[in-house]
Amino acid sequence: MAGPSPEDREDIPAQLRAAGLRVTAARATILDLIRTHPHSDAEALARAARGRLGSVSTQAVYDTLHALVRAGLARRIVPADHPARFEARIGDNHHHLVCRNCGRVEDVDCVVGAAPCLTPDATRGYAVDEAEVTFWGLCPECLGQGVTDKPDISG
Amino acid sequence: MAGPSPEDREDIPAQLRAAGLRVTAARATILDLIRTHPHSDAEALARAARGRLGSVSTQAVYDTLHALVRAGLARRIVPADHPARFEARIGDNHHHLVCRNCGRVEDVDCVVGAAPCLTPDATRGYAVDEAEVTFWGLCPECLGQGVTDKPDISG
DNA sequence: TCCCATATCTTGAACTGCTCCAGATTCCTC
DNA sequence: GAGGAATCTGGAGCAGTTCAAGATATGGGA
Repeated sequence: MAGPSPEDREDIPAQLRAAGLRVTAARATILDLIRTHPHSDAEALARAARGRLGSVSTQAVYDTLHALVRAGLARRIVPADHPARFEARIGDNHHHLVCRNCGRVEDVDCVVGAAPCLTPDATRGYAVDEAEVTFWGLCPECLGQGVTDKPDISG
Repeated sequence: MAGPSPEDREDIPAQLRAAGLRVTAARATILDLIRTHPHSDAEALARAARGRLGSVSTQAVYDTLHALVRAGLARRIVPADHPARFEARIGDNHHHLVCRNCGRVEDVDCVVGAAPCLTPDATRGYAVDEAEVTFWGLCPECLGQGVTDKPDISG
């Protein structure tokens, strides 16, 4: 799991343009933040973006995230009962390890192969394009704090 | 994929008691509805329950659903960007086929084995207890209507 | 280097799905 | 039956996200 290389970070304006998006401070900053802090949720990204830029509206953050996802520069993942999270590692069909307690997300390389890495026995007429695998459990920190089970159906 | 047998349906009061729940019309009705109409969301179940019983409060429906889930008689599944859905098929580690467009859900038998049916290469210190597999695609009806791609990041 | 069309951002309100609260009612156990 | 716990009702409240309309900034062409 390689982190973003310096080149990737420098290329951000070019990548935004290549994706047909105008380059604005908010967009460049948010894309960089998604790369350096993958699996952050919208609110964390908004807070971090404000730390760098001074002020960015919540709506601009959501707009930017939508635009990045639509352009294929970011991916949105939604663990059940947790706010949406964003990552820039796309196209490699990896999966996720999610903590039932705190919602922390980690990447896990695909155990099987390229997308869709699994195929159901019976597709029932569906045109399947993706098999999303989520491993649920407890992260080391929550284990260390003695959390032993899922808190309840919606935490 | 066997549907609920008549015996299962008759046994509902006994099953509720066995799970430590008192037997009420709303609970019995909702559990029956979950069995006969798996993957319904709370609102649909509420509507159906009202159709049978005359009136049931929204709160009663949510309470009952929570109680059933907590008691292990039902399972709550939350496809990204769709309201929670409930099913009574539990403990057999099956997976789901979800339509990106309309949110329809179908059961799919586990391709691999018993839970957790897959194991990540690196658990990163997590205590993994479940591998949830969701197959994303388009259902036959949406395909028939010419829907060709996911509508957008949140429908 | 300036201009214009329009993509993007701001502000403020609203929406969905769900939860919580307090009091009234119902049901299981003895 | 009686009593107390569990459950139901109705309404308010919340987080995360989206909608709407006007202001502002960006990028290609003159």
